[in-house]
Amino acid sequence: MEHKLYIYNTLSRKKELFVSIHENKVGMYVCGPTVYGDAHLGHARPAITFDVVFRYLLHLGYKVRYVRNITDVGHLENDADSGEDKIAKKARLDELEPMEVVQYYTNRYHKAMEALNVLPPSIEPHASGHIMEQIDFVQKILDAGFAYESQGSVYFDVEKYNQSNHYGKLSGRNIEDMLESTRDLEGQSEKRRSVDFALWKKASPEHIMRWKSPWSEGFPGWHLECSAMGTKYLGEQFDIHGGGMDLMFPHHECEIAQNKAGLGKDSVKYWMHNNMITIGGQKMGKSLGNFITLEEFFSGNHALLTHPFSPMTVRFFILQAHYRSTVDFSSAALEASEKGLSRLMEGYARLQKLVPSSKSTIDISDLRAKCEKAMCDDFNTPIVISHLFNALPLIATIYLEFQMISEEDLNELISVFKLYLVDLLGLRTENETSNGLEAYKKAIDLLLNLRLEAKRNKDWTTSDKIRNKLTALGFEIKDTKDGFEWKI
RNA sequence: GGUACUUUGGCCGAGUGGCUAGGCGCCGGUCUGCAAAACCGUAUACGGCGGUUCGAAUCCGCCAAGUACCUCCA
Repeated sequence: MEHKLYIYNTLSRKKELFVSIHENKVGMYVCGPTVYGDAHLGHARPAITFDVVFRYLLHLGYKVRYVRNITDVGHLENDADSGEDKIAKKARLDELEPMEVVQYYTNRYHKAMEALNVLPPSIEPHASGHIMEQIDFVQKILDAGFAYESQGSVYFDVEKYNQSNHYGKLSGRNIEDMLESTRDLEGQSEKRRSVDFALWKKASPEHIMRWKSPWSEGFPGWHLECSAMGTKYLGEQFDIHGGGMDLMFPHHECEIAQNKAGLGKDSVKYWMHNNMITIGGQKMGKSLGNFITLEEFFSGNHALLTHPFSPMTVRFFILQAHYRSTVDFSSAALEASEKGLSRLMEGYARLQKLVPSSKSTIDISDLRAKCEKAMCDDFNTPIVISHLFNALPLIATIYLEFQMISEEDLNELISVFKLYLVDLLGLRTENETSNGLEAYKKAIDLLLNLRLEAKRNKDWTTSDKIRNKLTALGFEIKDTKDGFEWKI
């Protein structure tokens, strides 16, 4: 592969040249959502971040197998090894079968992702559909001597693992300190050490989601699904594992330990973590209750939002920051993105209508290379966007006929915009979803204002004609004291 | 308390030793019957204190503030 793509690897905390394990092929695993609630802005970040990674790797010519899981079992409240399963809790509260909850929110997740123009992954496996694989994985770890059974549950023996490996190497933790500080608290737990984590949990009598295993009727530990499904679909070693920074510890740390213990080798070559979206400087998260769902953004139905924001605005907003930086949400910031995106899209539309001349009086030769350089520098989408913005004045001056562009240069410029703006950043040109609706509303307002004008001139023929025609089309027109109202 | 990260102009947000990031907003201008849009242009910055260097927003140290994860507590 001829490219100089550098990816920041959380393991080394450095940008590393990307070299795939298998020539021309890339395996990528990204942690997907736990489907017990509507997707919020925080869920959009990894989806969009790794969508761009996916798109760029495809563009470079790789055959990419992109696996993004659906967590529908085993993720406990408070991410601890005790407490009620999140899905089961939601099911109990809503009086639904757990799988109804899963299906409902999975459908809604897919709908939101489609609106954001996030490409579907190659495989989207469910944890509940891979119980056998997870049981096998537990057995492997037990056979290797890195786990122990306790009252029907199976726990990973972190202390033993750490004697020959470094538990904590991803998140930079020193497990000896943790062992020291937690040793006193043992006693009531089935676990030998509080740092140990569950591979398999015996189900309590009221627990609905349960499967048979050699140890008990129960369910798999949360961290296990990624080890089992990643291995199943991408092999024992694969290129990229992605997810949010909040999953680094314990989730990904545990996954590394499980794979090393069960398979005898490290599975992942490049670990990538996107940063959080903040609101008022604080992480936007389910547990904090400060989240805004994607649907609320699209509908504008939230106290912090001044109006609806199109999915493309949300996507653009996220891409205007580098994925490893936090992004602070505010309605003002989103409005700024909305306007910026609109200008960019208008520029692209205008570009496609330019008339070429015999020669160019401008130089666009380095734009493609600049964009490519930015993408290769750990997917620096804000820089790509700034380069595209820099091309807008050129387009404007050609449009206003102050400058000329040759057919060759015009085709190149269109090609670069198409590639980066549409294909790689994934910004759709036609915003018929909510922008179209907005334009349509404005068109009706326009008509009614014409009618208002006619009324003021006592031109009743025109006034009545507009009202009657619109009424015939299904609109309800109401005159008010000094204006109008309408609805369908 | 531990680990990691962050601190850039009115707001958002790149950059990593000397060369304009970019967006939104502001202000000025072109255009227009007026306005909007569009276009052109100007201004504003690198948390604090030291150090390294010819030169630091960029490297090093200390301090301050903040965030995340963990731990502790409840």
